[in-house]
Amino acid sequence: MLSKKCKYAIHALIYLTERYEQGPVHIQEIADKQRIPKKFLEAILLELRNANVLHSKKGKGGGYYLYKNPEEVTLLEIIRLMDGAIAMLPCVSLNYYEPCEECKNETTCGIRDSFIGVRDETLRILTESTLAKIVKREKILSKA
Amino acid sequence: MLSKKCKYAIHALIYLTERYEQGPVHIQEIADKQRIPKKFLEAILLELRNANVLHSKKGKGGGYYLYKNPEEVTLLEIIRLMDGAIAMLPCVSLNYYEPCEECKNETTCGIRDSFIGVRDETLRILTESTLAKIVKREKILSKA
DNA sequence: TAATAAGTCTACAAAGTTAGTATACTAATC
DNA sequence: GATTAGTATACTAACTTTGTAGACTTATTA
Repeated sequence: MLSKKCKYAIHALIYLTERYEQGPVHIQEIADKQRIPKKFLEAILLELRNANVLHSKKGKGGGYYLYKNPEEVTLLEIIRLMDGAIAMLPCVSLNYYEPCEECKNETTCGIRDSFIGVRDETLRILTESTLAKIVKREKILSKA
Repeated sequence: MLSKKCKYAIHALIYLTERYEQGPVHIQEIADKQRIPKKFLEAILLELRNANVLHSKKGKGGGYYLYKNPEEVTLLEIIRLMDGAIAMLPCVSLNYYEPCEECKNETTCGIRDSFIGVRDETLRILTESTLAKIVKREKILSKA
């Protein structure tokens, strides 16, 4: 399951995608509209900023705005930033690899193959899911 | 990520698969061989027993044994029993559905589709992964 | 250039989950 | 009826997640 933090991040980014290239958006506005505790949201946006997904502007009229192109920001990237590994086992994680404590011998482990399969399919789908596509989909769905 | 509990369960079940139809195996033996804290293992095996995956025999010469056919016990079943939902969002879970708090309107939510895709692929792979296949794979790998 | 708006940073606290332990009880076998 | 081994309940410790508080920095604009 995704953490709340991660879900908040996705919703905040969708909100900012809808205002892409329309200047900075004040944290308080995002917090209010998306019902996210402001202080918690601050920490989230800061991480996204440090990862160069967002940029910010200080002072009056400041706020956060999407820096990357929404067609290039994927759910994969967001989830990895917020929640870490995608894989269900540390020993099959590409970005957060660690040997399994429980496993005696990784090369003869019969479990790994299944989880490598799950990982690859998950990566494939989450890589295809960009902010641009999500927002587009929401527009279509809300018209129907 | 799978919990330790779930990984312990998988390893214990693989161990019991290797002794399928060879009579009950004492908890202590499983705990020793798989390096699982005995008391923790007890709770795990009990859950698997209540789900009819295992049966137990009390008294001297007692222990746990695989009740279901190892070709019918899937990773999907084990993970659901130990860790619960497979899906990354509660609102796309088949067995543990709950509406997303963060979501204003499920029918117009552009995020769900991606996670439905992830869920379906994950279910497919985990359903194919039976204890019998895993043990067979381990034998092949350890000979190579 | 001072007032103010708004992001940054550090530290903390409460709540929830996971992992593991202790103890007493029950049932089956020899 | 002594012993072996599973059953059940309750507890504890550690860790993670979620959320809060407050002081600080930077940029704008009057």
